[in-house]
Amino acid sequence: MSEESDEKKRKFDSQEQEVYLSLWRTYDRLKGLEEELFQSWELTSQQYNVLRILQAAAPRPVPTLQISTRLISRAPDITRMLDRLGERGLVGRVRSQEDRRTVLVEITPQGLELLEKLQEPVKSLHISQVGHLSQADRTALCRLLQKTRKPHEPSDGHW
Amino acid sequence: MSEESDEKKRKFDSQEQEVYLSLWRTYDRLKGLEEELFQSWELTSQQYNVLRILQAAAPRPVPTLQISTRLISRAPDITRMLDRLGERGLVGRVRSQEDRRTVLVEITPQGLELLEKLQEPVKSLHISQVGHLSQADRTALCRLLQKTRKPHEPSDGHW
DNA sequence: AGACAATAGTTGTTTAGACGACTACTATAG
DNA sequence: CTATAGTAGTCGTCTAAACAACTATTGTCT
Repeated sequence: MSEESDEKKRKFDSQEQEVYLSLWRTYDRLKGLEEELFQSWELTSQQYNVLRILQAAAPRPVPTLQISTRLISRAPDITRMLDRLGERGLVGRVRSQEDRRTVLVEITPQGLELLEKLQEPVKSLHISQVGHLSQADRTALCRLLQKTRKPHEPSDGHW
Repeated sequence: MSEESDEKKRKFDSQEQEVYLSLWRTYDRLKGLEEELFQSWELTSQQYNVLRILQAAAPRPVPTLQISTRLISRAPDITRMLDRLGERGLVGRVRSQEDRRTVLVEITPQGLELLEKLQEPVKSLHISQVGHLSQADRTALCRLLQKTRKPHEPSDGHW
């Protein structure tokens, strides 16, 4: 997070900082493209992630907190996120009979339909984001990213 | 963004997607550590980034929009961000005489003092984030991240 | 069986990101 | 010189992240 007034003189406090800030910046630039795409469908990336999780689980419903653990980024307000998806008819919710604390969530046919429509645009998005890298670079990057986050992942994580 | 109900069966739609989601996930995990640190100082990473930009420019003040262009992540509400920093006495603002549309921002002695206090904790943070990587891995990762974001950077960008 | 701890989800509230409209000012064209 | 376009920052407003308190339910212990 060091920005010099003289831009010829970019300097980081440490290499570790350089790594982290590069990561932040790179993600931020790519995220912008994603947001642009999802915006035209009135979706956020978190909502899309939820729908994909439910799609993968279909036809089985998923408990609310289990969705949370599977999300890429934590969602402290999962209840209202699901409220909003529910209001659009993209997900359905029902309280479990086995454990009445638990709410089971499933994707609706309307939700599946939306994902179907988004399939190609999302595929194109990712290509526009990182398609310029060679396959070797992509592989190496994935490996390094995985190595980077590994100590920071929960032990029972899905990543 | 594909999460399988059967976690043994992680599958991405494409390698490009895998890259992007790895990036998102990795950043998110590391960001969590950063937020934890800054929280105890009642700062956000964006605010810290602003302070660092101003520190680097000191004693010269920086026009508001120039701060924006130098931030790692865009700040659509820079005005109010600076309001909040100003209320804490960390930055000062004055309208430029040369061009009265422009507000010049500078870091206060109090702001510099805060950055001084944060220097060691921030250094330790970055080490805890990525210190487990070898130097070669860190170098490679930086190179790949730079390559990844390059087509997505503004042409007059600072990155 | 009852008491208490743990769990799942919900709700109240605050905060900051984000968009777009607005005000004031400067630059440019005729 | 005047009118208009462009620029810088501010303000109104909406949305979702985020924390913490709360309610209801289940699990555990005695």
